[in-house]
Amino acid sequence: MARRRQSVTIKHVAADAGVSLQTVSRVINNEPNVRPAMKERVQASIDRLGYTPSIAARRMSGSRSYLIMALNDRERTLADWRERRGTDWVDQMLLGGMLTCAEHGYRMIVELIDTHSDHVERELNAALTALQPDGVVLTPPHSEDPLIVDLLAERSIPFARIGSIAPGPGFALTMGDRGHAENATRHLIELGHTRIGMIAGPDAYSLSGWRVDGWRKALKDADLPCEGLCAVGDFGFDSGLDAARTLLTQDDPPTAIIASSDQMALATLDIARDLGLLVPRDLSLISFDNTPIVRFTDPPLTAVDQPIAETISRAVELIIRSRRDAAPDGVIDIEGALEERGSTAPPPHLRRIKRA
Amino acid sequence: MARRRQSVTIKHVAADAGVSLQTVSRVINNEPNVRPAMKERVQASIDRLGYTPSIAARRMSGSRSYLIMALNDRERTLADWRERRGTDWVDQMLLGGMLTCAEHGYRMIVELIDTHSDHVERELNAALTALQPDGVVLTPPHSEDPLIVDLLAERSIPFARIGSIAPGPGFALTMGDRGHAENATRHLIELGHTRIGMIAGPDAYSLSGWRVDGWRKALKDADLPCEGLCAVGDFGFDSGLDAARTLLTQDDPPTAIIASSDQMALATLDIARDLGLLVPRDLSLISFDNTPIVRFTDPPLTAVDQPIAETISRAVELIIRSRRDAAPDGVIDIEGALEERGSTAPPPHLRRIKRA
DNA sequence: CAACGCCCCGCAACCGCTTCCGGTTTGAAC
DNA sequence: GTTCAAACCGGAAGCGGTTGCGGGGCGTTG
Repeated sequence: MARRRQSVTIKHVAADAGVSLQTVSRVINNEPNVRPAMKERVQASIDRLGYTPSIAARRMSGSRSYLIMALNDRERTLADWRERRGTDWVDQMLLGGMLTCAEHGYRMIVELIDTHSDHVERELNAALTALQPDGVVLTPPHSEDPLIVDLLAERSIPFARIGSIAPGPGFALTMGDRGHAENATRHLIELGHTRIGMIAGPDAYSLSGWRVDGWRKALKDADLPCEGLCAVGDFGFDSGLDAARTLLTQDDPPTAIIASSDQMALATLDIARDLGLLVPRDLSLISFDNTPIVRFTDPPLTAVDQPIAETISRAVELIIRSRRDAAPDGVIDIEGALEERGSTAPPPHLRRIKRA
Repeated sequence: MARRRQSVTIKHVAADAGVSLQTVSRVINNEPNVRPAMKERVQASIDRLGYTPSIAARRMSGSRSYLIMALNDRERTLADWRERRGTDWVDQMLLGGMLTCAEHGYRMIVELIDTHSDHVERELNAALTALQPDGVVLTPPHSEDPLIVDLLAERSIPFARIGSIAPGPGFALTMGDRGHAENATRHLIELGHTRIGMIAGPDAYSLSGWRVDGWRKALKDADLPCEGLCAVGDFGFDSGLDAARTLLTQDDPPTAIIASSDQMALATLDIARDLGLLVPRDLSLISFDNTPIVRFTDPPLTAVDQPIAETISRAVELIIRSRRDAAPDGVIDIEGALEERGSTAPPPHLRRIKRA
């Protein structure tokens, strides 16, 4: 068993099965033109020896690297680390990506790039030539960065744009932002709310706009006002504090708020507490993301579940299949759902009526 | 610019600089025996052409793959995905690992293995030969699995065992569990608590035992009882419910509890609420992990911060340096700190006295 | 029965880089 | 001005696979 030390290569398998290397290669790649009997014999050798092809070697000779790259911003990641912040997206992203990659014999690798600096191009190129990934997954806001998108297209590397519907190269996937915002708003309207606020995400993210659109549409359909009821944040906690304060300290404040991220919803919860407002008695609150945190707040937050893992999973599948199947055109929309918890209720004036 | 399509290789650099491939190789690997002038010339070509070596090719010829593998259990990961649970460890793990890998030109890759099945060995071997990583990071409970540890040692792959102090191959790193549990207990004692409970982690994890040890020692030193004050969970939320109920519904229940994980602390919070106990008025609570969640509970939890990212980062550095530097012997202990928040206060009887 | 073509299989080249080793230059000592 | 080691550079082999192509078997056709 001393030979266990050295990994078993395709040569060993070929020798063991009494065939040539190429035949083994054909078997592991499921290529045609191998007789069933032969295939079986080779497979037996592979199993017995516990052979697994080296992805480095496969990349060297062939055209595939069996690697999918997920791009992330280095600065943001560093900040998350230093401040022991949760990474919200990242873990879900990885979960879905890794699992689906694994199913197809691929690996997912997270790459950090200074996406805000002026040498994005150089860094991205470096990462691409170092790893030679078979595909790249882009999340917002990278999925809408023309520099990145164009570079990938130019090198003709399959890639997925999550949260972007702009026509162009690559697969576009979204998570039903517009519809979910509309549904959430409608839910609040049905509860009896008439002044429903919105804390939007930054303009750099298209999905921020879609969510606002959905909110506005639901209000319009019900002849409800939206003027002065939309504040903008950057998805982060601190920005949520400002936005919530702005909304709740005005004359005739909203009795319900939809926040475009869990962090901003948590901030709203804090501001409400400071103002002596009880959630959901005095203020209903719905957030976007549905990260684990919102189950343990007081009260637990009703949230729009963003199926991040599923979306990334789908993106990975599209990429992997893209060399075979035809690319689907148009935008793929993965639907989430509204998870009702304890932060939504009828507005104060209706509650009094109901009690009477 | 059409040639941008094809990645620039070492050959192009060699041609551009008018030297041989080997010299370029020496420059990018920082090897000696290259005159400064020559080195500079080659470096200039590298920069101008934007050359980055392909890690696949480097692995093929050389002995390094520039890949560090982090092992994770597939079942657990799948469950986390399905239930939209936070992955607590995983993201922090990745954060520290990726960043440190990147600093050294390495990549971190998360590998999923069925670590509980009977074909661990085969799967692990497959992953190792597919990726040929330069090192492996093991977290509990894998870091204490003799099958995994021995396999790695046999193939002489550098690896780090997080949360294991057992003598043996690989680097051992811990996060000061014993000391932290002792400190946390002492903190509660200083507040005046005399009956301090402990919700321990499962026995399969050595660190569970260390934490119990620390708790017990602090109590012994203060001549305080520990009998009947320790319940066991599995780090998960549900197990925390049972453990907390057991501790808090007995005669003469503890006025303070230390939970071995944030999830179990959250469960304790729920049970306390059910029993009509106010935290921290009637019950003080300290948790381990300090994941982002505990900042947003009501009240925010005092928690022992587990410096996971730093520990993984340190582990990666040890692995990367292990081919040069001598391996440090003994266990490396990365210290965290107790982060005081709102879940600890003097016990009820003392509060009354103080008020008088 | 010869000719043709398809299905199998194997030989050789090669991917981009490192490593081994041998050859040439440099500089200090005598 | 030699001598010799050390410093420096390049030729060639090879890592473990895949791809292009060519040749042998065998069934089909005329």
